[in-house]
Amino acid sequence: MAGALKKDRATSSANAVTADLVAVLVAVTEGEPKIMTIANDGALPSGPFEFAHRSLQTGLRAWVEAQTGHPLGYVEQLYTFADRGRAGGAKSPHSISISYLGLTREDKVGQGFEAHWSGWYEYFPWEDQRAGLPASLAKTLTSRLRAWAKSAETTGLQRQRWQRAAITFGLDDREWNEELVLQRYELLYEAGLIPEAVRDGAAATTVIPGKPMTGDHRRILATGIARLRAKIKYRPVVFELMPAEFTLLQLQRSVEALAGRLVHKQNFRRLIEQQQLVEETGAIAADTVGRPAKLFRFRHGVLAERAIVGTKLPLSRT
Amino acid sequence: MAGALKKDRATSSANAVTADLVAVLVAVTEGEPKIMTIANDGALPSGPFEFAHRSLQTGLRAWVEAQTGHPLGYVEQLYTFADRGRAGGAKSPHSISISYLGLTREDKVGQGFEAHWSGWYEYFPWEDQRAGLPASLAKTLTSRLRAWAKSAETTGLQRQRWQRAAITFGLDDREWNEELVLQRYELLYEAGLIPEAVRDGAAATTVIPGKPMTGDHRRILATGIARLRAKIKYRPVVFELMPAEFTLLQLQRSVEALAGRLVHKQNFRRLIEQQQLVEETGAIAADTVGRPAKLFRFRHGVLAERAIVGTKLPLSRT
DNA sequence: TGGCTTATACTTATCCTGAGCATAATCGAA
DNA sequence: TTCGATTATGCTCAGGATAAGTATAAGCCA
Repeated sequence: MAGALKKDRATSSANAVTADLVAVLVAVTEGEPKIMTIANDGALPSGPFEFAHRSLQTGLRAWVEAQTGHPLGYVEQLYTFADRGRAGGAKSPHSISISYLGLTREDKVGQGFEAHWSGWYEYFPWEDQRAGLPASLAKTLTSRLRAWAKSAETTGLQRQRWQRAAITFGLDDREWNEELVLQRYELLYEAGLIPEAVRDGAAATTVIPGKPMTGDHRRILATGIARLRAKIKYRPVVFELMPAEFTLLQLQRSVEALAGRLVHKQNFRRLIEQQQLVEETGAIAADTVGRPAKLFRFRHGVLAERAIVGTKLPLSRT
Repeated sequence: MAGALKKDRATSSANAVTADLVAVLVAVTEGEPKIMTIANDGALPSGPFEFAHRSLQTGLRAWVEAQTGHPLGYVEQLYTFADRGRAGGAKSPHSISISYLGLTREDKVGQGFEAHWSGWYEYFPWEDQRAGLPASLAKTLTSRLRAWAKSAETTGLQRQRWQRAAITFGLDDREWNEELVLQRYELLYEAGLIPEAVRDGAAATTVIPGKPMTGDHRRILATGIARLRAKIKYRPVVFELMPAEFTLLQLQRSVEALAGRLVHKQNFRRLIEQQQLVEETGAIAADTVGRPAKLFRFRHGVLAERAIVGTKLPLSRT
């Protein structure tokens, strides 16, 4: 297996790195998305990938189970990135973080552990657009973004910056796009408007609301939220976050919680029903306000029956 | 940063691993998708992540540029997985592979290197459905899959296997889904129908057509193809593979080459034009058969103007 | 000139989506 | 008992997007 691209592996041990497994573990409780945090809510759970682990996912599952007392259900890989050795100098070994998105239910997690569930909008207040943004936050955000754009060297750059801010944050009559979680975080980081940026050397300014995290953890969380918001649109993953039986309104509230936006009730039901994602249990929800709702359960069959598609190509029949 | 999840890092050096960067480098030439290969077309280009690299992407770009003599354009991360130490025993250090998808043009790559461009359908003959499958291949595939299903212990398992095969391969009047590249590869691997499976210990049988690769490289390639096939539907990435000017038919042929399916010509143009992805150059294609076509170029502006969305939620206005 | 090939314009039926109206079922207070 | 508040659920309707095709234009070559 020679080849110009294949460096001599004799040097490999000198290039050894350590690999960390980081988890964005999500649950939705009473219409609020939660994430598992440790270290006084300032970090995502993470542990080293060890020899004993047969695979990366095995490693992740191993310590999450040890942590929560319950087996991990749905898991998917998010992203891998290398720390820019901010701790030590060139001598310190590189560290690689491999992040995962996991979906569970809060009540499935045992007590007596050091981890907590935190609301994810505590870390990203601007991402919750269900009731619109609080006027104060909207005002600060806009003015800070405008100031950042203005502070560019040339008018060309100023326009570019403002256009980028307007697109990602839905300003100037643009649509809000809930999937741009990571782009928004990275813009705020570049603009020096969040604590992590200041920590990493940006000019100190008054930062924007939203709890910071250690290292790149908030960036990883943003990646996880973005992935989840995109995925609920074309895969039936919300059901991983629902109890066995639920009303359509509860389902809707969960989707809204994740997306950070409100959906049209009647059309939402039509969508769910026409895709035959759920079936009635026959039971009726108790202790509710208003007309009692039917209870539904997820039709696990759909996973086997079809490979859910979303074609956007004008395919030809012949 | 204590926490039940955070193992003691004093042991980290004992858990050191090496990280490989693997590239699925794609080009489309004359309506055929190509990938860059080394080692007599049996491997994807790959190189170790080194201390000198500031980031993973930097590392990847570094050696790809060294290889092709041209800067790498569009790059995105694919997936990270850990080798199950198949080479040595428990003593051998874990190796992690971080794979990337890169898009270029064949003519941008310099000569005099050890790498080649190979047609990607040499590795996945069954993925090219543009002209339908060759009858012989279709027949072998179906009969082998049926045999595999039949060989299960119980009738329940047999039915399950056949259902899975039918869904992924579009049998029994099901639709062919071009995005299931990885699922198809993994099914064939499990069924022991490809050389890599036999190499890894499956019972020796006559394998199905399609060139094998070292290690997990064919699996990585499948991941890259799947990702690209999905992405061309909602992001304007095809244009990374096109020359500066092209006719709509050339664009269509490229899309078809990637998707492995034919598209409806008139509707394809309408789709492209209504999204305003291209603009006329004013010039006309030369030396063609039939009526000469207008030349178009990609409107780079769209990247800045909008964040292309694909909502599937019935959002509410209020 | 007629036949072959590709380009491009237009049509038609159908399905999907956004938006809203209308009615049903329950509870609690007047 | 009735009214109001609240949620559930059924249904309509217009507009836009899509699939599939027909028709015409514009080149080349025998």
